[in-house]
Formats: sequence, structure tokens, C-alpha cells
Amino acid sequence: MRERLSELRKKRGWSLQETADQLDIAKSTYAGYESGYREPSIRSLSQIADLFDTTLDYLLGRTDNSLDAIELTGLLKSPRHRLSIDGKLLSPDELVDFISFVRVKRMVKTEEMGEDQEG
Amino acid sequence: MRERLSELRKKRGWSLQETADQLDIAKSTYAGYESGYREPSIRSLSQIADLFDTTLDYLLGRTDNSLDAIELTGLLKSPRHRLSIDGKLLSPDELVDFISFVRVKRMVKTEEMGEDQEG
DNA sequence: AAAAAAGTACGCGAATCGAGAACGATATAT
DNA sequence: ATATATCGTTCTCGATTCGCGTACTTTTTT
Repeated sequence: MRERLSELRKKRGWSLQETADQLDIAKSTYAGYESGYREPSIRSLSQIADLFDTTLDYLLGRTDNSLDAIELTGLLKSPRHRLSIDGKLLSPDELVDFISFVRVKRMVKTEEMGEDQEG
Repeated sequence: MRERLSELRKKRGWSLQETADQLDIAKSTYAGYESGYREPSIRSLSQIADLFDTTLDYLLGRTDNSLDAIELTGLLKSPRHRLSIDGKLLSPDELVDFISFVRVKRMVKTEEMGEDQEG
């Protein structure tokens, strides 16, 4: 948490005060989050995630991806997201076909390398 | 929050008591989360996400599938999201292939229909 | 019908959150 | 060197509210 917040803030070149202002909380409050002295409420945490354009899971160190990778195979079973291309929603069939396409392509590439190691 | 928790729990056929026991908290405490009477601490929320094998963002309804269609062509220029297949991140090349793949397929389908109307 | 389990709602003590203030460190200006 | 301003850290205090126990209603089981 500490590390993630500090990293995201400094990457943007913001001071504690600037960040707190954008979140509409006191400087000491936000500083408490970064130092680990305080934990934000869920509401504040969500605002922070919005401000830094990231996820709760990343802020709390539950994932290494600042933006959660969307697992396409999982979308078929539980569509948490919808995808579109050229403004038109992607159909399940299109998704299935593409997943197969990528899998085959990856296998071919692995064979070309003469190895079975993962990329 | 309420809806997500209730949905996940019932999908597993667990009672409030069973769920609370697994989280090592009181039944009334967990019930408070589902009813909206209480909000969990971040620690409890993380445990809940682990128990239900999901993310904080999903629990809190931050990844609502009904609203946010992700335009894949936009991801190439500003990667606000990352995609994966079989747990492996999709490369930009693969994404380009994905988009071309779908576009071609859509054109073929349109021609087959003898129409140029949008689906 | 009785008993057990499931779900709901509330009061209370304890934990802790958020704001403000005080502090030292650093940088800039006079 | 002194003054001023900004930055980051840490503390206290009041207010919020969390988590548990408990009691209650509803549903299920025997």
C-alpha cells in the first residue's frame, strides 16, 4: 500500500498536499495512508484508485498489474467486461475464435524457437 | 457490494454462518456486509475476495460489466487495460492481429448476408 | 408442533478514522 | 545568516463506526 501509493504519486510529480486536495481530504490523512499510519476507508480507497487510474487490488498489492489484465478466456464464463472493436460489441463467437487463433500462434512460435520454455 | 456478496455466497450454497466461519468473523458481522448495515475493513474485504476467489474491484462493483465496453482499437494508443489469454499477457502484435481478425471476419459475414447493415 | 437453522436488526464497548497542529528538513530569496 | 515557503512526518483529539453478542422473525427439518 505504502509503496504503491508513493510510487503512483511520484510518477505524477504530485506533492502530498496536491494529492490530498484532489481527493478532498487533509494532507495528514493522505500522508497517513502512504506512511502506513492510517488505512483509508473503502470510499477513500476507491477515490484514490480513480485518481490514479488503477485498481483497488493493485493499490493493496494484491496484484502486480497496475491495470488488471483481463483474462479473455474468463470472459466467456463470467463476462465482467464487454469488449468492442470499431464501436461494435465483440460476440462470444468472435472471442472464442480469437482465443484459438492466439493459442495456435503461440504454439507455432514456441516450436520455431526449438525450445519448450515459456516466453 | 450487497448484491455481489450475496450472489457469490449463494452460488456456493453457503449460509451466512458457514461463510462467517470461514472468514473467522461473527455471523452478524458478515450479515452486516451483505445487508449494507456495515462496511468491512480492508483486511476483511481482502479475506472475502480470497474466499470467493475474486477481486476487490469486483466485490465493490467497480468493474461493472453492464456499462464499460472496452474499445480495443483504443487500447493500442492508450493502454488503459491489459488483456491476457491463458494467463499470459497479450502483446500489441497479438492485439493488432485480434482486431484485424475480427474486422475481416465481420466483412465476410456481412458479404454472406448480402447486406451491409450493421448487426 | 417442536426444534433447529437461517436470516435480520440493534445496542454497546472498543478500535480507529480524519482533521488540525506541531515538528524537522530542504530550498529560495533577501 | 535570517526569513519565508514548501514538503513530508507524526502526534493528539473528537467523532465515527466497526465487530461482537444478543434477541428477534422466518424458513426448514424432524
